[in-house]
Amino acid sequence: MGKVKKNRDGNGRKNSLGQDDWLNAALESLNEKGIDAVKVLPLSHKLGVTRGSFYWHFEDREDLLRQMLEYWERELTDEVIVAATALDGSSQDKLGYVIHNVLLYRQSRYDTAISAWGMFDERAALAMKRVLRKRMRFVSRLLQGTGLDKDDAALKARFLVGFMLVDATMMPRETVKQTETKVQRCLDFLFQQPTRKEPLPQCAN
Amino acid sequence: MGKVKKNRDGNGRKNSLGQDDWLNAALESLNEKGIDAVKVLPLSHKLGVTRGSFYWHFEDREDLLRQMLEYWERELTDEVIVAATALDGSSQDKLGYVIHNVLLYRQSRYDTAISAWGMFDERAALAMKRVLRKRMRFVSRLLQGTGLDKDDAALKARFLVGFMLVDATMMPRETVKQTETKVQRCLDFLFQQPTRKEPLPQCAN
DNA sequence: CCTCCAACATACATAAGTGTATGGTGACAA
DNA sequence: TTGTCACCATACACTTATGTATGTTGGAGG
Repeated sequence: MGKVKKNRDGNGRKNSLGQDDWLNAALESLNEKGIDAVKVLPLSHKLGVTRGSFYWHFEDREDLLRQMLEYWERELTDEVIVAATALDGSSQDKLGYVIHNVLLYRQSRYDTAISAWGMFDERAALAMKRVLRKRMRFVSRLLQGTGLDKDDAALKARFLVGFMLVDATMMPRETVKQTETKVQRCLDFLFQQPTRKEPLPQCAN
Repeated sequence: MGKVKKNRDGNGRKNSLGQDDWLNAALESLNEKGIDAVKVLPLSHKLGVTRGSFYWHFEDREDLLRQMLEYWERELTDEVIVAATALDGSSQDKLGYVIHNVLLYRQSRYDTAISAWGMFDERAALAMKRVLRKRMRFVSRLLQGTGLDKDDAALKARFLVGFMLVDATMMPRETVKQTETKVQRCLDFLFQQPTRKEPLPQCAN
């Protein structure tokens, strides 16, 4: 909404914008009004600067759209996977780390908007397809690492990936404690441990 | 794609366009490139006329968008319901008529695009919600008319409405014969009759 | 045959967005 | 202190869109 936190990568003028600030603002705008509302002029207004700043950081609007998809894929999928992989712990620990992070930090909050973007844009559709494949492969392998056979792991991975895709956008905001509970319930379900008595939080319909 | 079939409601110059021609072209454009690609100038090019024609039939672009939703709701949901209701026959006959028409004439072909439109437009979202409620109520009542209890009818109505929503947009093109077979399979499933041996046509994935 | 008018064309004004060229400025390094 | 350069503003040219006002035409009806 308001002005963004202005930071700097290393040297240079303080209180200035970087590429990431533009990309974050663009993704927020994508979430609010769809990809066709991601224009240079409105974005610059949102960031409190003129278009001159934009064309310093990006070639053109197409460059922005490309980098939005790359940024989304890199920061919200690849980074999570490499961080979880680097973790020293069991497959179950790694899986818990992933679920915890994705739910708590809402790392799937742009997924449905990008999916909608992909309905009429081939690049977005391909990025979405590739990201889903990455997530599926990773989760499925972790589940296999806990002893599940290939088919069972694939099925539960599909459930988990699908569940977390819609979670951040469709579900109402929760407290951190509610999220923690949900994480535990996900793990319980995946590993067939007894479920809690309270029902899962319902979607506000 | 090409020029549209130009017709006339009653009196006047032949080979001229009516509101429906504009609305159909707009819905086609919506299906191909999304709602933000439904602009007056491209549409007039598509129809082979100038914008002067558009502003004869519509107040402005907002008027077009409103009428697109009204036209879609009226022609592709209300009309089917009143036609099936007027049919003299059993509830099962009426249901068969509905399924046959929707599948054969692809009367759900704009549904997903309008649903995507509704992601960032309140009016489209409300129209979609209202249409789905109409379809659910109608199908559910027909199913209750065949002897199913309320809960079972509601569940199977939900299945049927959901199935036919994605059918025209997600499934590959079929021959008329394939569609007829699918209609019969739908009816078989709903009324617990024995299913055929051949599997249902798979989604081209 | 002539007239009316729905349907369309044409012309103009305006707004919003894109891309480029160029000038300004503040923080940091030398 | 003085450049330097990343970052941003400003100005211009261009494109595409909307909306309005007004001119043009072909066909049905008197």
